[in-house]
Amino acid sequence: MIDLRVLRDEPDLVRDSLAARGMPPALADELLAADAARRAAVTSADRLRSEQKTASKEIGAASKEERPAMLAAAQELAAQVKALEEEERIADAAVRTAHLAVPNLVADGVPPGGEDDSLVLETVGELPSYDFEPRDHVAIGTGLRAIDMERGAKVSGARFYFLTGVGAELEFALANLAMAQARDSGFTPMIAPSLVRPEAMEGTGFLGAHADEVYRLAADDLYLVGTSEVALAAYHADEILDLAAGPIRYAGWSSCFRREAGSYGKDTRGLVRVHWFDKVEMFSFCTPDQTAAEHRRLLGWEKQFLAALELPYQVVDIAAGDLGSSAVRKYDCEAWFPSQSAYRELTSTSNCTTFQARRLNIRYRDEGGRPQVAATLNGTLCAIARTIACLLEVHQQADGSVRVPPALRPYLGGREILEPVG
RNA sequence: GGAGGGCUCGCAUAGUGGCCUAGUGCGGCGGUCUUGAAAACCGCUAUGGCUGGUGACAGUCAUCGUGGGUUCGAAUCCCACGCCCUCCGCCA
Repeated sequence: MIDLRVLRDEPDLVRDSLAARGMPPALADELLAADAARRAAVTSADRLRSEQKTASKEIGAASKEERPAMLAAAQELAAQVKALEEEERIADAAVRTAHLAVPNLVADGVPPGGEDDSLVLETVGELPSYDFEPRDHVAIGTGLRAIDMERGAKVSGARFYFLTGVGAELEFALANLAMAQARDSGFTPMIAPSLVRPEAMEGTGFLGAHADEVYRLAADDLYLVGTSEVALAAYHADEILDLAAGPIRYAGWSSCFRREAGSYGKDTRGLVRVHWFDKVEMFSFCTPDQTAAEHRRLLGWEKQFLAALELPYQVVDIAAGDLGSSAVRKYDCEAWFPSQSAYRELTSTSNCTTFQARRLNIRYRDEGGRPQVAATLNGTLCAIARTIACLLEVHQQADGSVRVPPALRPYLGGREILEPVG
């Protein structure tokens, strides 16, 4: 949720931001009107409630003879209060609806427009060249007996897989490498729940425009998270954090579930787009003035991890129209997939400023000791399935074996090469 | 799944319809005293909304797990839900 004070003081900021995302600026005016209506409703209800309190107290102090007449008047007052409170409720609900419809304010410098307007900031690493026809990760992984897509489909359906043998080992190796890097960078390692209550899902903004991406367990009113960002953000809900010593950083491992509604026919093969995968996610709580610097740090840690895996990639400044509703800015790291001759998203880091924290009621104390809304940021350290896919493709060799980058070897029993099986 | 107990201010507790503007203790902050400190004593001690003010602030409303209800009036009575604890059963 955006700060309503900003909207009241500088509505053009909000209108411009909506326009940059390709959304109707009128959403700002609808919220503005709902806000004004709510404030009017609150003021009149407060005034009458105050009157009622006074009247009630007088009844308490009155003698038996005085009471009947006073009660009649008080009953009338109570009915009026009830009516005004109903108006207040309706006005509250209207603000809430309008509030949820307005995404976070796009940061200065974010390219306006849609997907095609995203800007490549830099390209890192040399594209590999092969003196053979590079295979895709499904072919390589099948040869290594590392990936079993067929049985994944048999057991769970399309977009499911088994990691077997060295594939399963790769999952743990990547998770351990990611967690080790995160720990060395000052993150607290976390294992986070994959099932969360509606407030957590809503608070992080995942029940908005993309609600149909989310698995819901109706019998229990719980949601399967699409990223541990949800649980990590909600971890400190309703708390006042001590941010005096700098940002609080967590690296969370969890399974992630995505319905991939509307992506029929897209990336149907392999591990690139699946309904379930495991992920190590970075998450930061900090003060709002620190977010731009923290965002660059998160990007830096993502780049460090990709460098350790020796994967060529490009960094993309995502255009306004392609940002999630919570983000003011998003950088994606897209790694090279030789089988597709294309860069594909491997990691993504978003600066959500106070948008999620306001909703989740996460605050800190400023120098004056006053509570202020905190800021949140998140970034992928390793989306494991897709990273395995990329790793196998980039480091494949002519005989179907795969070279293990040195950083990963300690986590794979020292192996330098993964060999095809029989 | 079954049975019971609980949820009150940072922590601990009191509070079974109006004197609750939620008391007391602890902790914390400030002060008096003291060469300094401790002790003692005095004062303060939450969060959010709204209104007013340039402002430190003032007024007002809300908040006793959450949401409804009864009542002129609810921490207190009723209903539903959430969470925690204990025991039984089942279980990785």
